[in-house]
Amino acid sequence: MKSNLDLKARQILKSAKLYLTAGRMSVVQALLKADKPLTQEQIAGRLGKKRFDKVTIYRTLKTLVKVGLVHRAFIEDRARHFELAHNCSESQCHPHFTCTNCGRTHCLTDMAIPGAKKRYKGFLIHRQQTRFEGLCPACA
Amino acid sequence: MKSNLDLKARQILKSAKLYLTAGRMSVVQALLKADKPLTQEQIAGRLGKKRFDKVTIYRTLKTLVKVGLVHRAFIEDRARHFELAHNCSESQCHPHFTCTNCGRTHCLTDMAIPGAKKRYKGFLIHRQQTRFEGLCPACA
DNA sequence: AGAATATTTGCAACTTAGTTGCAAATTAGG
DNA sequence: CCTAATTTGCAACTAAGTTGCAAATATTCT
Repeated sequence: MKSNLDLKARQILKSAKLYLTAGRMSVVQALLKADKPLTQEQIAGRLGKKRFDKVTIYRTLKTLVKVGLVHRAFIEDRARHFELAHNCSESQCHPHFTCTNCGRTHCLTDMAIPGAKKRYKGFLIHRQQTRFEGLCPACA
Repeated sequence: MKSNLDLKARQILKSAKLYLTAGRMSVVQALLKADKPLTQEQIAGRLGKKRFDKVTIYRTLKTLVKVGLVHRAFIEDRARHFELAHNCSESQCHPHFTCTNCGRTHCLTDMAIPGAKKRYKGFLIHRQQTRFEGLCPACA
């Protein structure tokens, strides 16, 4: 019995013509379930009894970023954070909010941000990312 | 004969009531001269014959960030990048542009970004940062 | 200016995130 | 089920940043 999650992960990997491996399936499923960007370590911690080497997870993330299925989120933290690109438009990622009190980060998936011009003083703008700081509902 | 740069750095440190040390003066001067965010290593490389331990530079940057004189820029790169806050408003930093071809980052200091609402679904937004990706004038 | 106090500095050792090379294991495709 | 292409795990490594502590320097007070 294949879960819905399993099917989605399968589709995602196949859509990019990537080898379908247990490791990749698990990483994609962890990202599908997450409601915020995750680090390698957080992903590893959400793999249940399945265990994959951190190198495998890092390499999987790198591959997924290369084919555009995953984005890096910009977060004031030492480690890199990753999330599926399915909530982003071509030209703009949804904004992230980091609470200056509790440190938690949230995705503001449905907040509309006015897109910048495509050209500015000779710069050709392809993608745009926004980050907010302030107090989250729990800390405000 | 004190240079203009020297006076500015002195003012900046005094404005935050920080101990005026040779190391801090040098770091602030390097940032004043820079036209883009710098890493610890880049700052160290711009100190001329003066040499300070990397720990000192890191600690200086941390102190300056804490008092709000310096901001961290969000750049797709392993190392942290810092810049003086003097081109930012209270609620918004100027945007940064990273070229996907040559990798260089530029400050778009005078580009106006519409500020987001101060409140959104219970989130209290204090500061906002924007990052662009695309092709710089040299690579476009 | 000189003494007392508070703060910063440099060093060495350490931590944490992420990467590399390579042989063994797994996947895709006929 | 055989072959070629790709991925995996391991161990060792790099790079960025941090910590503790004694010595050095900055500020303040008289």
